[in-house]
Amino acid sequence: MSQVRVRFAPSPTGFLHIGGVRTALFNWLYARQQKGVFILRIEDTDQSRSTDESIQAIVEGMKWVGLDWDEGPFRQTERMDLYRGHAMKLLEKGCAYWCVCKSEELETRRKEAEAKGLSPRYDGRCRALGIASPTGEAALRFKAPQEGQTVIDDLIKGKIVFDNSVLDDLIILRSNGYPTYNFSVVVDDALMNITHVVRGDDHLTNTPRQVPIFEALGFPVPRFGHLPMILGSDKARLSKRHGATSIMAYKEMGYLSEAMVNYLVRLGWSHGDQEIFTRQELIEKFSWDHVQKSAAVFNPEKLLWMNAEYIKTSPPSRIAQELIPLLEGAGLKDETRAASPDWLAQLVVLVRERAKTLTDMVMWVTPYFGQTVSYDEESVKKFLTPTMAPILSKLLARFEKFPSFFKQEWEECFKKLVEEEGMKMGQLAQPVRVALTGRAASPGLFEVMEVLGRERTLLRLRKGIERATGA
RNA sequence: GGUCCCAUCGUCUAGCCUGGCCUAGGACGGAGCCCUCUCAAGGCUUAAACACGGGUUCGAAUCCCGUUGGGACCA
Repeated sequence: MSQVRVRFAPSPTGFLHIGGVRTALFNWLYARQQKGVFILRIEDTDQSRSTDESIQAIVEGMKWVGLDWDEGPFRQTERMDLYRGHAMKLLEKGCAYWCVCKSEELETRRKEAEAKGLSPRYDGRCRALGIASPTGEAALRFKAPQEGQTVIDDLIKGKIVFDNSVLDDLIILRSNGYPTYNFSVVVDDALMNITHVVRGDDHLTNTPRQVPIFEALGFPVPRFGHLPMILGSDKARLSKRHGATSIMAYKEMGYLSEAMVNYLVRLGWSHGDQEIFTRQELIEKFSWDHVQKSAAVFNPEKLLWMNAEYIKTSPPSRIAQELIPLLEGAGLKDETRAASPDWLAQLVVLVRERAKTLTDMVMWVTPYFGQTVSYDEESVKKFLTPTMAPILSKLLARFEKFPSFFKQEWEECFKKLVEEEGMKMGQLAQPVRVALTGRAASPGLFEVMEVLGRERTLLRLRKGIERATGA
């Protein structure tokens, strides 16, 4: 068996969306598993809608999710001569013919056919004419087979049979000299020696139109695989109104690319009951026969869960690295730069169980920067009350006697005071929590003190007492 | 309209090819309980599905036929 060559061929008409990433991902996984080649090809023949910014966005998105390509990016607009050359070859071989039908004529004939209950395809008027060299406007049409069947053994859907009698003589070169989509794809896939064409199943009915072109051109026909679509919660095709569809929007919302990849690959593919996969496992375990045949609904809640899983289990130093730019962007530039990598990692461990995204984490982590905190007024009102001031002072006095912070020691000291005062743990813990973090919800109190260190813990306790007494 | 594709809990899915191990398993989300200094995390428990109808068979989620319902493409 020759080397596997697959491709991802997006149109640069906007950002890289989630569905595109998943298609690319399946191709990439297969290429890596088979030690094959993954090619990036930009289908920009529709010049009215294609932009360079979109190409940049595609490249940026692919890089973020770590889908590296071995060849390309190729641009179809740079390959126009190839399409024209091969179109002429088909003409010479007698597999194509010039068509001088005007588009208005075609439209009226199509409507007539429809009215008679016939299929609205091209009636083949110019096929018999055999125009050698047309004067004026002419499009080149492919002589599609009119009898027999085209059979596709799809990697995902299995055997699919199409009657050739339904095939149109489709235009391969427009009168303006530009190739049509179906033609340029075939020429590229053939010339790039693509062995497996894997794309969205919205292309399924294009396939029997393309196969005869491969054959007419004298190229081997690749294997095909058609991936089911991704749907929104209302079962309609995923679009903007279902929320973010751009892959980079998820980066901005604080998602980890590994979580994104893991979620997307599980959307339509499975390996038993396993949910979490390392990239290496994905490469090893991926297989076409476990790709689902039916469309899948994109579930943001499960994605969120998966992101939280990755936040909890990734090395803290790695999460800290991801967090740094976000912290700097959140107005903590100087503080972040002053912090040591170890302390940052310690912070990540402190809050990672409660952050589902990196943006979440920024919020959780903010109170531990700087000497003092800003208080949440609700919480102050509820817990930092004047009646609490004396006992907080007592606690402060005892803590001050310790020359340095030892978690176990301080915790024992704290609990002893609670007991002496006949209080419940929570009665003292909450006011202290607000003093230290400014909020009523935080990680464990003594873990917080550990991250803060002796000096800042004492300082914040003092400030808290001042607030409680109303100073 | 024509052609093609698809159909297991609300969602992602296992099981289907190679019928019995399925009183249908896992995950997300939901509900409840436990743990607990708050918020989480975690643990345990729980509700929830084989689209429908016919066959084939001792036996069907699994094989066959049909119906219904979704979707894609062609315009």
